[in-house]
Amino acid sequence: MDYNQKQVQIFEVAERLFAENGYDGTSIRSIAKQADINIAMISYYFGLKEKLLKQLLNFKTADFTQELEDILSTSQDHFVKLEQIITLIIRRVHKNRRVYKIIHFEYSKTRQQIEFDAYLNNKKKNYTIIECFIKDGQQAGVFSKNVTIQLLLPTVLGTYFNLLYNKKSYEDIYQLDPNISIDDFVHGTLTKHIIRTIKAKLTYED
Amino acid sequence: MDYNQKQVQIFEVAERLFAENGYDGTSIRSIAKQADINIAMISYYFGLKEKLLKQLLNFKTADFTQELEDILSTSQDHFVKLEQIITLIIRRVHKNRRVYKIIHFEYSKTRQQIEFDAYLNNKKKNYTIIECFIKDGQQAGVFSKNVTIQLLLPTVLGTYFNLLYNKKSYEDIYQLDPNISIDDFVHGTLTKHIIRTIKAKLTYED
DNA sequence: TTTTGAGTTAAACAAACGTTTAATTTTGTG
DNA sequence: CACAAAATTAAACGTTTGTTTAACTCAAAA
Repeated sequence: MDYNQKQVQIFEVAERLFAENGYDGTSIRSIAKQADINIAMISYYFGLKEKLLKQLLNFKTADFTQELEDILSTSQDHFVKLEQIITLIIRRVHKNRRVYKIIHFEYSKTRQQIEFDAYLNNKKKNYTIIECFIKDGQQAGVFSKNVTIQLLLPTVLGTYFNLLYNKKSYEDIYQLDPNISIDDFVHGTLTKHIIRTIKAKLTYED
Repeated sequence: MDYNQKQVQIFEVAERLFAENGYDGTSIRSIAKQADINIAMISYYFGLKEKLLKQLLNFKTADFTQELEDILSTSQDHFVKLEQIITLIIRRVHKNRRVYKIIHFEYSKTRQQIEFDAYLNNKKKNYTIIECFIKDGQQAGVFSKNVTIQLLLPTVLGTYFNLLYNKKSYEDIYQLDPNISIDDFVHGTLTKHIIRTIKAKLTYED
């Protein structure tokens, strides 16, 4: 699907506002105003509001299966690959954090208005690849077998998103250095913490 | 603050609907309808919609500092205490998961409408207590010192909430047994996973 | 019995919402 | 240039929103 400059402009503003104020908390009018276009243009291009969101999500969540397979196809050992995979995952969710925030909140609603099929299919594919990698490491004897594999990714992603969603309060509670940018913190301290946590978990024997 | 039966009834319905559809996605009318009262009664009791939410949060997030200190005051070793603390935290967030979902969503908005002072103060107090406990364990030589303490709670809470918010997709991807109730899964498999993860992390040395 | 005040109601309010209309301007093509 | 299609606009549409009004009920107190 190709989008013209104006449509991309609408996507950018919509992404920011949906992430900042929620889907229901964002009006078509406010998107139009900030994108500096007429209200009717949004309906003209995307139809219903929910179709705008659906197309936005598909536009932004491009496939990252390839990057994953690139790492796995190398001849490095399991721990190096593990580090690279975790680094890749965090880099990706951080880059697209606003889109993921929208997804988290809309997807967790009981009465869903939005279609998530394309996103879910990609997710499933990637999760299966990672599951195979862990099992391979277990059979090779480098990863502990006493692990609930299905809960490793929730730990990786959960740590990142919990920190993101509570950033302001953690900054206050722990008096994190405000001179360190969020990007540096995520790709430095946080990524290291998560890598060490998963490594520890995968080598831990009671 | 004391609330009569009708006010509590409004709280119960509001909590469910806010968690299910978001604050903006829930109308005063839908709350009134499901609580089987007249619309005007909500304004009569709580004033503005945001005041209803504020009072709901204060009503539901009672202090759990005492429970935390009860555990720490025992004479058990650090690892037993650690297990008990994590179990307590998960039990608590799971019991109040709907309230926490509302908080996560509303608190992460850039333009906040709601006051979170009471909630944040409690949080800060509890986090400080836990931080002291970990440092105590490090000085006693039982916990590794190569740990970013501030990121341990995001890992615990993040794992739980990431799983909760993506429950449906994880059920699909990993084909979790649908006969096991969410409560049993959380207090069994998930709690064990998180305890093992944090224990591993706190004893891991490169 | 009268009075008082809290509880409760249907109705109304203006504002904001998503969406559509119909007219106009711009653009590209023969 | 002429013409058709696409882009753009202001205005209006009918709903739904949060909130308020004013009238009413009813139990308890005087």
